Amino acid sequence: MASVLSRRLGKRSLLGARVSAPSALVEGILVTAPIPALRVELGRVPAHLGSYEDGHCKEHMEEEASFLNRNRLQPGQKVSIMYNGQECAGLVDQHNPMIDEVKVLLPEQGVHLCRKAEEVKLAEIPPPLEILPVDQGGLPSAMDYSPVAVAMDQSPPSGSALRSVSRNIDVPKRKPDAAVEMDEMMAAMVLTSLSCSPVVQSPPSSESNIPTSQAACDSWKESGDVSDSGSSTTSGHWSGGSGISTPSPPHSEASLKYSSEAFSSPQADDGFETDSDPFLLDEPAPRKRKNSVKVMYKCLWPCCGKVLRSIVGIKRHVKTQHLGDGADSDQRKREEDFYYTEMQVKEEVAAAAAPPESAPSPTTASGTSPILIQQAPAKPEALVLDPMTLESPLASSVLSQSAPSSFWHIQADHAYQALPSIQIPVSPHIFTSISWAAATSTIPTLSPVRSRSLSFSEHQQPTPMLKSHLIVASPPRAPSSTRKVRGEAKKCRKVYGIEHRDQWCTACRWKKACQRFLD
DNA sequence: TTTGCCGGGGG
DNA sequence: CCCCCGGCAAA
Repeated sequence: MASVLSRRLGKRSLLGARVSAPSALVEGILVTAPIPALRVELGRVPAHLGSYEDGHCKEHMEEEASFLNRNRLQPGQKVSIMYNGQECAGLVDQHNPMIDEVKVLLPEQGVHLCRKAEEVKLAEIPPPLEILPVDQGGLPSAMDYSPVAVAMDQSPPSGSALRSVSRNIDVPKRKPDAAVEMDEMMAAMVLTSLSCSPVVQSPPSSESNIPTSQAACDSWKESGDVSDSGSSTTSGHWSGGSGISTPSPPHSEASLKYSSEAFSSPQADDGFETDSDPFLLDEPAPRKRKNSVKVMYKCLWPCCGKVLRSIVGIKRHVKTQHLGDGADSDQRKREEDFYYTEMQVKEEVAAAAAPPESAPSPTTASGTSPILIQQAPAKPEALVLDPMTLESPLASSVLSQSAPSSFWHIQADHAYQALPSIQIPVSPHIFTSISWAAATSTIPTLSPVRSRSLSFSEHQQPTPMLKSHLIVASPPRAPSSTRKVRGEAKKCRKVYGIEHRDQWCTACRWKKACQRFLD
């Protein structure tokens, strides 16, 4: 089904095409493909970001450092690798995550070797390893620790794959019983933050996110393919997305890439815009006024929504209020990142008050940024529920640019209309507006397909606008009504038979309403 | 499943 | 326009 739809869509929209392809995601196979790409992307990211890291950024960098390190080998770290057929102890000289290669010094042999990261085993587990604990079907954590490649390469049995998600997200240790709930929460949170990503990308994002994301990227990509197979724990939902959830490293992935690439590239824009259009309709884009925007941080914890001006503040808030100011908070530290989102608040005072964000000049990011900005604030509400991230694998992997916005749609859709999971993969994404229509209209089937409805502006009783404000934009119609009732008269097809198609009236030949045997 | 035909795409 | 097709929904 999805495939069909997508195919069709493909014809019409780029978006559809891109999206649809991945829909195939058979875990493991397709999924993995995108990832390498990601890797590359990720690798690049830091470079781009370099410019951002001025002043205040640094602190966050440090803060995030440990996180980062988890995913790469550190110089001097003890490892063991195979050399001349035997396992030798060595020291990491340098790990290049970009190509996933590790330079290893073998003191005993007095040689330097370059090895793929996956070939390198950890001889000792570095301290910052907190993450892994929770689940673990069985792998020794040490193994896991080793670079991305490892996780990726072992096409994991679905089971383990699932797990990886949670693992990488740094879900805090939880008691067994609470585990499930937490997972879901996390999922939601992640999604939320993911959707936020655009925001991040936007100029002001600079602040802390960059480092974070970087780190996140690493870990995420690692988990990325793996997780796709399913959802960690919980319901089919989130898993159903099929790997969707995976690539969703909240801010990191998408946003980052975004920021770096999309920033300047026009392409990013259009991909993006396409997606977001529907929403924007609501509020005409023009509002972009850059200067007066201020960055705020909103707590995404369910039912909280606290807004603070500083990252530090919000982090603290999350930590203390929601995560519990645990001393064991090593992992928590990162986690807070998932629980807040950046948002831009226009300052009434036209005074182009010194934009709090410094680095990435907002000015440059013309068209796109404004949009993002807007979304940020809105999203939280819509998102809260979003049980699943679907799509993501494709989106993030293939075209990260459009991804973020897409997510939105999806989420929104789901949240409000509870589409049958089946159609989820494709439709909402592509035809956002359509699906709304379906949603709004009372039609039980919810078939998103009938785009017709949109164009047709037929007289329809105004559907009570229950949809989210996000959706408001396009006037949905009940799809049905006008379809010509099937005539009883004989039709060319019947009369001449399919073998004499040439004798049919043109309309029939064209699969249009028969002109010859009118009813 | 088959049939009728709408919405669309490509040329 | 012409022609064709994907798909939906009724039969």
